[in-house]
Amino acid sequence: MKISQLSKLTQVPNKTIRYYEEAGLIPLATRNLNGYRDYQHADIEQLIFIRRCRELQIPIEQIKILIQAKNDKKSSCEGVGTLIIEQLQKVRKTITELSLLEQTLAELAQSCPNNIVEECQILKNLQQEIN
Amino acid sequence: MKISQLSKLTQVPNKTIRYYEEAGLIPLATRNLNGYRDYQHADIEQLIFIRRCRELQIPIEQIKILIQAKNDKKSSCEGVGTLIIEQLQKVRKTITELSLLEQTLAELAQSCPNNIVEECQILKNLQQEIN
DNA sequence: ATAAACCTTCCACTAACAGTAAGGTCAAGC
DNA sequence: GCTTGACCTTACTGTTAGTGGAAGGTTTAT
Repeated sequence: MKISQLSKLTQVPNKTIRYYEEAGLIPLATRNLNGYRDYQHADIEQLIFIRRCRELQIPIEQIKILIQAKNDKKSSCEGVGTLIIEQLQKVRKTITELSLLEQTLAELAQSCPNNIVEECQILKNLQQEIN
Repeated sequence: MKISQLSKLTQVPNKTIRYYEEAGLIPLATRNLNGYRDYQHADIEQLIFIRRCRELQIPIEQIKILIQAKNDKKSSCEGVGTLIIEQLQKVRKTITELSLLEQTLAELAQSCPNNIVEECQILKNLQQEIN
């Protein structure tokens, strides 16, 4: 199957598929006589796996590790669990930070009573150090 | 004052100050005879303003707009409020998305009962389409 | 005189793609 | 046989907000 077919089946754009190949996430595609990339059924599953990981915001370098674990059938998958937990912690940290940010922005948004720049409390607040 | 002094007073790294100059966030610095950048007191306030905006994750292009509004004393600051509210909405949207992500990752993290790759439920879940 | 602590510019790198250009290939229709 | 449109290819650039490093000039202290 050609790249556009694979793209349709996996919802991964052509460009991104080529990028993943170059990045070493998927093996170098075999080529037809005309030089077109030729994909097999197994490539569909591989790409869906990668897409799922990306949806979970797992970085490409980490996905490589997961793929390696997946292919090494007999190894322990301890690392896999650890990786997911680390990702979870990263996401939680970001949520915490953004929640603080949200509060600051919300307060700021409410702080301009009239509409003249000279008296704009938003701009004045932005001028101040926090601590 | 020289760039390192300004950096200390504002907590903005030297490199970043030069970058802001090149990006057009701060005016081209006047130079001493030796070619060193020479800063005034007003530059401190300007940089603190910018740093505060960046802490609120306001993009540089938007900060330019805020600076322009700040300098145009008689104009309405309606745009300023709008910009903050838009930023707030962006942050809220990201928080929502990350919360979904957090849940998925948390479920995933709990789904591997033993430690053998062949039976690893995490890897199997990652293999599946969501919808 | 020389070493350290500054300062300068310029170039490369980051993550994960997306956009565009320039060109080759293939199948259908006239 | 020729053209048109839909594919495919590589290669280069741009995105965001900086950071790191090289190579070299200046200032200050010892």
